[in-house]
Amino acid sequence: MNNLKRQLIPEPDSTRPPRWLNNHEWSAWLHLLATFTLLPAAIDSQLQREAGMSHFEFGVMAALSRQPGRRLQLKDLAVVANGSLSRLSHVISRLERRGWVRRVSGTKGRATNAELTDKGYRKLMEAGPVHFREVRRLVFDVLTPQEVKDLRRVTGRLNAGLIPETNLGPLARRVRAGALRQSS
Amino acid sequence: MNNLKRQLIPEPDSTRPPRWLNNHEWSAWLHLLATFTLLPAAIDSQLQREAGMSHFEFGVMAALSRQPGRRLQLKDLAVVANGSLSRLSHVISRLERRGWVRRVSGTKGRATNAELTDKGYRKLMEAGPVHFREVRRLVFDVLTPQEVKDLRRVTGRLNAGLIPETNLGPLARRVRAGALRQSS
DNA sequence: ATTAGCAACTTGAAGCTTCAACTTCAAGAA
DNA sequence: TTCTTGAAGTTGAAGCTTCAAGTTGCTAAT
Repeated sequence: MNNLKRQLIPEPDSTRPPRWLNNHEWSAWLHLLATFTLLPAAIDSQLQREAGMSHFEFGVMAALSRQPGRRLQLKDLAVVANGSLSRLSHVISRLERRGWVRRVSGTKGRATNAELTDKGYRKLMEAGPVHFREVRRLVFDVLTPQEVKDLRRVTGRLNAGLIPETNLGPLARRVRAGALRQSS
Repeated sequence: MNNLKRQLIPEPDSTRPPRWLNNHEWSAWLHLLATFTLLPAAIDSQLQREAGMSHFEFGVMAALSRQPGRRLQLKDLAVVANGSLSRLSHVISRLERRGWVRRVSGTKGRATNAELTDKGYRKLMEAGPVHFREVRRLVFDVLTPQEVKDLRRVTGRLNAGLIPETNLGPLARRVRAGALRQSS
């Protein structure tokens, strides 16, 4: 299976560049890289084909569907969806055009809320099973329960490092900080 | 830490949509999702800022640098880089414009090889340490050796399922099959 | 010796994301 | 009050990726 990599990326020698990581790390990194390239691509394209939406759009709508009133302020939605405010703004515009979400301007400050419409909700309910069947097939069916636990642990550790410093647009740091403060 | 998620995504009740996955899976999925959204974004933006190239471009050049003659046919490069041929073709054009790679038409069939130039090699040598310092900081410094092993195992399993069926452009399946055949 | 079919690209358009700049609103300082 | 600052969004342009539709060069039938 990994003969491919072995053949196409031969061991370095004096005339070739150094490896920058030790063997264990290098191997883990190659695998991780492949996973986070291939998995999102697979999920995205399936959802696009069978439900006509991207995975990010799905995530946004799913997050809304779980909120009371099916609405949430954009800055919070950005945090939940792991995206920048700018990206979100564009996405909400697209979803609005399709009639799945509408903007409702909030009361305080410049707040804008995104609200899932009934049409959007129906669409989401239709897409959900399709999507999660695929997630199950690609992820949970191939892993043992122990591996799922390991996965959760390791990704949890990684996120703990990533979240506090990720710059999802210049605002995210403050946003995350604020959201954490009010929720603790 | 996860209070955030807990607050912003409350438990479902009768009026809210079902969860589609069980608790363990759901939690693992949320974490995995965050990781493969945040980690590539972090890596990409750092590499872009400090070396003026995307992570994908880095990967392509790094793969070339390890080949004899620092060159490789595009279809094989596509496999190594986990990208579609089309994407690769565009990327190679960009890298050519910057003088880091050149196209060399191969001998058989319609083969085209990409070859890393000296300038590209120097650039890569400059970017490598910068990049891998960040990888180490974000990934390997936060994980224990055991967790690195787990990560490698789990991603290995996932890839085994993903690789054979991933449709990286309509050609990838055949490409992968071919590449595997000739290397086994 | 044609011709059909496939493999390996290339290309242009459409769609998404990022980036930087700009607008608006709310508070607090002066 | 007026000024300043910062938070929350919006927007347009630039850059990348994907998708579909070409090319072009083998190879295997007929």
